[in-house]
Amino acid sequence: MTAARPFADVLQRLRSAGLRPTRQRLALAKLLLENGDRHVTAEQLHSEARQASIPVSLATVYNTLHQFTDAGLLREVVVAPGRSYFDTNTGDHHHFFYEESGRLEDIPGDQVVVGALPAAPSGTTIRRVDVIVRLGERE
Amino acid sequence: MTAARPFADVLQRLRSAGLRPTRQRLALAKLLLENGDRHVTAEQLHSEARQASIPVSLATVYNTLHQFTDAGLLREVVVAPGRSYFDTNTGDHHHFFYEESGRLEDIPGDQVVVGALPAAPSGTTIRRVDVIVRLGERE
DNA sequence: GCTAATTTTAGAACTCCTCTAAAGTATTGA
DNA sequence: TCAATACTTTAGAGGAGTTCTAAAATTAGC
Ligand SMILES: [Mn+2]
Ligand SMILES: [Mn+2]
Ligand SMILES: [Zn+2]
Ligand SMILES: [Zn+2]
Repeated sequence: MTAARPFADVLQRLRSAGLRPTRQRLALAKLLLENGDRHVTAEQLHSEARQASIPVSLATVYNTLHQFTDAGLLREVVVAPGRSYFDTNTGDHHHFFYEESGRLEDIPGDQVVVGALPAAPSGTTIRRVDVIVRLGERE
Repeated sequence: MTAARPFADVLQRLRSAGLRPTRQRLALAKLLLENGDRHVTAEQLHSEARQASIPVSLATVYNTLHQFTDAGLLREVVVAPGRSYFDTNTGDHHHFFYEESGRLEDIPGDQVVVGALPAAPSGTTIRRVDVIVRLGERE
């Protein structure tokens, strides 16, 4: 279940999102999408790419993360002021946030159940429900 | 149940938080705590204070909001990158976030029920569970 | 009041992120 | 195959929101 998707698939996913498969987008897509579920910041991905000798600017990392998010390949999770993660798990799930370390992690399976949801106020629809369970060190 | 708390109470609440009741803190506390449930940004509170002829710098507004939060008089809610609200409702409740307007609103009563919560990972405790229901315009 | 501790402040600085416009790359279709 | 065209990348400037600095002002305790 951790099977890496083949290269051809990443290429296909970019194409069907209407994104040209450039050197930078392909490389970033492979880092993101062929390594299981990940929660990365733009800075993290940027330095990871540089370490892998992928020449890419920070602006392109931001552009790419937003394009992938708009295309539904990623989802953005905001946990604290100035701390935005991009999540490769686009399924319906929720998060643990470790306040000390800043780490964000999926809550496995159906361990969170939102039992009742309010009706959307008139004229609106519910786009998404985010549940963040904030953790501290046990006192 | 919208009864404004008397001035003496605000003063008392600052004292018991170990905060000197300065001109600025008293005035900000009154704006925040004597007007029902509110969700304000630092900038909003700052301009509200200036309009009310309370001389106060933006740095002091930030300091005060954080001190009040640490003292348990407020709670901070982050909804989007660079968008942090301070909430005068410190009870257990959840939020609607209107993505178009940027408005944050309490979900009334018990209209959200988090039915099952996961066990905290070992070595940690759950500090808080935030549920944010993100709304868009009905298509 | 006088003194010591705390608070406020303007403005600089910082972090994260977006914009600009020029150079580079991918795609199209003759 | 190769312009012509459209899109993408980039360095660096710019911006929003927030924090820091250190000097002046206020508050508290005697
Ligand atoms: Mn975004
Ligand atoms: Mn804070
Ligand atoms: Zn996730
Ligand atoms: Zn609230």
